Amino acid sequence: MFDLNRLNPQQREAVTHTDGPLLLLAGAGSGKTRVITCRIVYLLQQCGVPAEQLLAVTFTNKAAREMRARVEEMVGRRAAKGMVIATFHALCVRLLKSHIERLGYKKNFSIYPAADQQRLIRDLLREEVADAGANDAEQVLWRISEAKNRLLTADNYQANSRDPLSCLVALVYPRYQKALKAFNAVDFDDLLLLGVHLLERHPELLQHYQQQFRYQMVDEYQDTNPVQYRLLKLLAGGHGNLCVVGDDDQSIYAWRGADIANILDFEKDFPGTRMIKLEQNYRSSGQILSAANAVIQHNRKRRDKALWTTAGEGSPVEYLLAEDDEDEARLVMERIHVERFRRQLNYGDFAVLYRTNSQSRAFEEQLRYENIPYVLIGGQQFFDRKEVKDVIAYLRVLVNPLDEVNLLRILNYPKRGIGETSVDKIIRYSADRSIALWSVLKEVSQVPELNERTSEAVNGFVGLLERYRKRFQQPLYLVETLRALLAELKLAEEIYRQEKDLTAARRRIENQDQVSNAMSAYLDREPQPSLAGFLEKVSLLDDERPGRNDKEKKLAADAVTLMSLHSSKGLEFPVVFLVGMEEGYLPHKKTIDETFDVDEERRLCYVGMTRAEKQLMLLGARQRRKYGKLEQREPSRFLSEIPETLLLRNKSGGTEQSTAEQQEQSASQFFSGISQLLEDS
DNA sequence: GGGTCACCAGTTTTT
DNA sequence: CTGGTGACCC
Repeated sequence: MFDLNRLNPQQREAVTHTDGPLLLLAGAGSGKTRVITCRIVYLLQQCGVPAEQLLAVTFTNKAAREMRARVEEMVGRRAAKGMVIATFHALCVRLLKSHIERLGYKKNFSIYPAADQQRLIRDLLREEVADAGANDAEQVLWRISEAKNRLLTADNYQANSRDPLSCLVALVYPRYQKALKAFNAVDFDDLLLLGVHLLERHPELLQHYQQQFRYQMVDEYQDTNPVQYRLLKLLAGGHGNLCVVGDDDQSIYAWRGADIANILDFEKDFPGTRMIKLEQNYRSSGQILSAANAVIQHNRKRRDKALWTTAGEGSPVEYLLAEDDEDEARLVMERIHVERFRRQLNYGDFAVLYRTNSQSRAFEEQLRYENIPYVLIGGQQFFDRKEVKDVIAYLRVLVNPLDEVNLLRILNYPKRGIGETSVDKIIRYSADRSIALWSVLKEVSQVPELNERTSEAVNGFVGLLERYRKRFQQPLYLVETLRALLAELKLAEEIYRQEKDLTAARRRIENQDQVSNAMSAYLDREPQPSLAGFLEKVSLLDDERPGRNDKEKKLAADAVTLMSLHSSKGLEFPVVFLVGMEEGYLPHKKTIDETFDVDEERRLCYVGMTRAEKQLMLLGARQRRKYGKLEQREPSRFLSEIPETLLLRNKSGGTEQSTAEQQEQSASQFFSGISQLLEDS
């Protein structure tokens, strides 16, 4: 149970407003998660809504997990059972698992991650343009994704004759979609788009889900794109019991299709909306909030609101101007030492936030030099690593033999004597006759021009897969079967052969073992496990891989956090260093040049500032090494948007370089003084 | 099939 | 300056 009286008036109103559309404008640190979970508990306990009728949608698995955990904490596991808390993508996978056959796919469809998509597009592109590179594929893919996010199907895509890339897209998009279907595969954007198609084309399904999910909630609503919006509009149609929570000031994903208009125009889209603003902040001290408010108020198109706190003024926001990037990192280290001692803090209480990941380098070097533990968030994802993808590719083909991208990936890996020319012949045979590649492999003796040895190798490969497909039917022995497969494939030996660096080789083998560990964790958690189920979790990145629980990990490691401003959304730290406060970085030059969207950069700055609880330090450099040459830098315009009274400008960093400069400065003052004297006399 | 070299581009990221 | 890609050669 929970006590309504422990909520502030706005929070209480949000929790008890149950029916009809509700827009919650939840400022940074306003206790948003608490309100959502309390509202769920209120619906369950006070209104007696059955758990199965509750739907909560988030953007990340982490958010979904946390929300479920907090609800379970309050009402118990049993009472929360049946409630659907999922990401947009996971929700759509659920819909598609049951009904995708109505759209012409099979139940065991594969979900293609970006790398697989790109590979497929690159191959298709090469059929059109001989010298198409990986870069072109990436751009085409980007456009296709953009189109899908805007509900534009391959049939409806219109090329713009003035835009050569769009012409290429118009050519490749339909072929790409056809290939995916032939491979019984969908990409991430399809999950949402097909989900929408399903509901649009099958009114009885739509009605079923509208009735099932009688109360719906969406977190981070400012990040929704047009497909997601359509999906919500469909699902909430009828009863309109949709509660969206978000903050237009924290909309920082326009570049991947998020439409801020969704939150700005919510009342128009859902007549009868009740709007509640949560402006009381429970995170940051007064001066930090005032400075952040001052910056964000320079945005024109926004819901008027301002965060306030009863926590007191706290420490002033500081601005430290460093000489160069190295000096910037040194200044941060210096302050970490000072504040850690002064405030009795741990390393884990500090975060360094930057606009681009490449900015992390100087800080990593300095932290290593000073022997300070740190965690770097971002960078290569576990399931993006080649050796991991190899293992996953086997599993995908075992579940869905039509998955050609992955079939080709493993056909001759590890090497089993099926060379490139043989593969080409097999592919041509398959394409000419429109027979699935897998079927060709099963009847490989039909393919002419293949020598005995190659045919035997193919038969061995097919036999291996069929053997393991059977073994993987036993859900209780998934891990054992996977280990046996890895052993039989001798992947470790293959890695040792390829990788000269012994440590690197061991690490890659370790990564492969982690797949079995992830599977084992999945088995522990899942009441009805299956290989397909495991792959689904992997595809949605909803995995249990070691190091996933970053909160625990961070506590154990007690390390300074380094991450991009984008990744920092939703987090908080006692002390935040917002670095690279320079024109070109924040706001980023590319954004200004290409989309002119300074407002989004300002929101990014705002997100960074509002991560800080006790102390916020803004840093920038006078000059910076970029692409090998030294560049003069200008302070960010956002700095001048903070009133002088709220910004403590800290001129001298106290490092050797700035001291040297000070000496130089006083020396020149001395000489000018002397010459003045001489002139006077 | 693997290794080397030249060339090019260089924000942000989840699912 | 880096890292990634593709062409070319052994």
